[in-house]
Amino acid sequence: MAEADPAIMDKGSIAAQELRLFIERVERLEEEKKGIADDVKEVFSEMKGRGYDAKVVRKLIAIRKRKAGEFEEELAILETYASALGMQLSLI
Amino acid sequence: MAEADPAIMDKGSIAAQELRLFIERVERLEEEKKGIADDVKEVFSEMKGRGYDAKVVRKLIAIRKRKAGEFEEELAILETYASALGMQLSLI
Amino acid sequence: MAEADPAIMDKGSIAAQELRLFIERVERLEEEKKGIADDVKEVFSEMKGRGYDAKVVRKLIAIRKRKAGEFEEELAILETYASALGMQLSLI
Amino acid sequence: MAEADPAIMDKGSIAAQELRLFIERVERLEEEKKGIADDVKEVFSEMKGRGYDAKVVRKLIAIRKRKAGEFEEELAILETYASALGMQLSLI
DNA sequence: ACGTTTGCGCTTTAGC
DNA sequence: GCTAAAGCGCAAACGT
Repeated sequence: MAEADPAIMDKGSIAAQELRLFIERVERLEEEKKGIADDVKEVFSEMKGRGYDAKVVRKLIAIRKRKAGEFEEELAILETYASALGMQLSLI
Repeated sequence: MAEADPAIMDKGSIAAQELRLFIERVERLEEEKKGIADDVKEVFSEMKGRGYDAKVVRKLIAIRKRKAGEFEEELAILETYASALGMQLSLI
Repeated sequence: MAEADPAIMDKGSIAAQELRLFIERVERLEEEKKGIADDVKEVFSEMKGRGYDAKVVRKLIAIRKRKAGEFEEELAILETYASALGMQLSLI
Repeated sequence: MAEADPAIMDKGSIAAQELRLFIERVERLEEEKKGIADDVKEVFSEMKGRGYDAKVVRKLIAIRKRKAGEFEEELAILETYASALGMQLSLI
């Protein structure tokens, strides 16, 4: 894995080195991303330990993430379909 | 792949043959399962072509799958959490 | 579950009927899929009864599956490289 | 974003505050994750600007990832076999 | 710009 | 009940 002095490398090796650096940057970033994903899991574990319903909280976060009104719109469509099928969703 | 007459096989070969049959049964079943999953995708494509909102229909099927009242219960919890946060879900 | 005569339904009901049929097709397929999954479990139960270690056999099946996929994956990589070089892989 | 003094909140509001903090922690982490994903995109843009074929490089990275995972997978298989034989792999 | 296709993350399910 | 794996849905990315 030790690299020779770039000054004495031919053009192909320099390109190879450049490519390797790009790849390593990407791989490093992907690792960081995974680490954060694990942190999220930890937070949910903690919430669960505090008695919260993780599933519901996930939904809540998803709703917050969407632009306002989109959730209500989707519920409305869902209700339309449901009533067409004679289902009663009895929304509270 | 051609097998010799089992009658002249030793005990190990018979066991190997038996194991192979078990494995092939499982693999065959897994293939069938995949085929059906593809069929489901086709049905959704067809629905989409007929103008239905596939996402909503998936949700509807998920709701039907749950035992009665579970959906409403989840919505209730969701509302509880949301109102605790001062969010208005305004369920039409 | 008894349905009214579609002939006397209005347009909305006809659409509802169509939606219902789509949904039932999906639900039927999902049931089949579940049935096959149960068959797989039965096979493993039978194997256990015959003295096999289910975990090991699962590993074996997973290995066979991966090996099977590796060839086409190699082809995909080859194609990617080739197209990057502007080659036509008609020789495959 | 300014919060009232928790000390003068009733019990329900205190729980709401706790929930809010959990949610904000998750949302903060998700933002970080998104930021890193954007960084990855930037790296690929830069690579493209340097004349690299992004698709090929993605394949290379995927291959490296798989290769890295294969060793530990082999270990897992070895462990499975060993435990099936009642061996202790303390020698690993 | 749009539609198709692949890869990634989440949800759910199965095994222990 | 928890952990691990598979199936699924979503979203970004590529080609048209």
